[in-house]
Formats: sequence, C-alpha cells, structure tokens
Amino acid sequence: MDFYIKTGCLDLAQTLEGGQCFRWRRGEDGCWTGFSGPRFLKLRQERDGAVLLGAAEEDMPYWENYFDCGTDYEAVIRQFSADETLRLASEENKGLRILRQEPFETLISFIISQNNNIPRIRGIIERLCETFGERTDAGFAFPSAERLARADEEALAPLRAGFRARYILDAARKVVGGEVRLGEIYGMDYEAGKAELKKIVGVGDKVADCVLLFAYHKTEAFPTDVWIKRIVAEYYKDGLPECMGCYKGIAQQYLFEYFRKHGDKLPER
DNA sequence: ACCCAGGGTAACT
DNA sequence: AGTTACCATGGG
Repeated sequence: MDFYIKTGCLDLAQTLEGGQCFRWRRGEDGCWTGFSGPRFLKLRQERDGAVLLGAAEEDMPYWENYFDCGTDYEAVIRQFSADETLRLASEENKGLRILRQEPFETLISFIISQNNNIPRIRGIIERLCETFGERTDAGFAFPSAERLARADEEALAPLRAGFRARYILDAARKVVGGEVRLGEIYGMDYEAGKAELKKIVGVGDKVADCVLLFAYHKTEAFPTDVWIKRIVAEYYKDGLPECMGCYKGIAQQYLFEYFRKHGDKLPER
C-alpha cells in the first residue's frame, strides 16, 4: 500500500541529504530508498509532502514518528524569524525535518563521522552494513549491537574506518553489556543523556550532541562541527540569539544546510 | 606534497 | 581550564 505523509511541506532532499542520516539515496526514477535500522522504505516527493511506497500499514506509526510528523515546524520557524540570518536559513529549508532515528545506528554513524567527510562516512557505513547487517531483498539492514560486539578490529578492517574501528567496538560492547543504556536516554534530560553517551571511548561533545538531536530529538543539543564554528564566529560572536529558545538543534540544522549550500556567499546582516 | 573532513584523546602548559 | 600533536583514510 501507498500512504501519504501529511506533514506540511516535508522536503526529502533537504531532510535526507542534510548530513543527519547517511543511508538514503535518490534512484534513477527520482524516488528515495533507504533503511532505518532493519526497516526498508521507498518514498516519492510530492508537492506538499511525501508518499510512502509499498509500506506495511503496521509500520506507518514508525515512519510518521521517524519523519517527526508531530512537531509544528511552522511555529518554530516563525519563532526563529526574529533573527535575520536564521530567518533566511530556515525559510530556505522549511521542508527540513529533524528525524527520530534509531539510537544505535545514529551512535555508530556519528562515531564514524568524526574528522571525516560525508561521502566517505556513507561509504564506511555501507560497508559496515554489507559486512555485518542482515541481507534482505532490498539491501542490507543496519547491524545490531550484538553482531558488532562479537567482531574484533581485524573483522572491521574491510570498512577502512581507520582509528574509529576501536570506537565502534567499544560502543557495541558497552551497549550489549548494559553499561550504556540507550533505551533509558529517551527519559533522561539533556545532561544525563550526554553523560551516558560519553561513557563510550570516541564519543565527545559533538558526537553525543548529534545522537541526542538526531535520535532522541533533544532539540536543546547544538552540535558544533567545523562549519557551525565558522558560522558562530562570524554571526553569533556574542552568543546564540534568544529566539532559538529550546530549539537550538533545529536552528543548527537550518544554518548547517544554508551555509553548506552557499559557502562563501554569506549574506549581510 | 599539503590541506581538509558533521572530532576525540592524551599529554602537555 | 585551555592548547596541541596525533590518530587512518581518501579527495581536492
């Protein structure tokens, strides 16, 4: 069956190519395909939203949550318009949604992201899935923590993840061993969730913020990568604007997209 | 050959 | 508490 996602103006390109997820791609037919954890989905962009192609009805609540259909982004963008730079960035990306991704997949993905570029992150993750994920008709699922915890550095060598290999193993083992309880972080506040994630070797402030934002939807997280550092140094020397409120993470994603697209052509304030 | 990429750690002041 | 070399890998 095909189902509409009716969440205003969901834009798949802005959402799926924005560097918050790494396993979606646009096919020859213009449709998007990808996985979230073990679940496969195909989507087609429409004028006002997206159509889920061939999804099982019992999976619809999962996908509606994944695409964050319950959040009023128009209201957030209205709030952001008090800051001129943020107004430009958010109006250009008003179809962008902060996904609610699988915690373990998000954790491993952003461990891989450190000191790395997006095309190579995608490549390492694809090899990770091909090597350790379950094969389905549509492709490979993201591997479970249990499967990765049984591997060693030698087994990870084909990924060419470099120094990140031992971080991946530490994460998988602490999750399986119960030392890091990913399921509990939903109910924790931002600081407690961050402390829980930073128990893992190779998870610092930035990776933890990405997981808190892109998996647990803790929108007060403000991941500061090299791009955001430049933007803050240029536009927000004296601190972030009040109008970001408790949605600093959403603002961060609008700014990331905006400046990554326009590069040097920074607009005047 | 050099610099950079959705950084973190350890070893320094 | 704040800096800095180093960490693998690949693309420009």
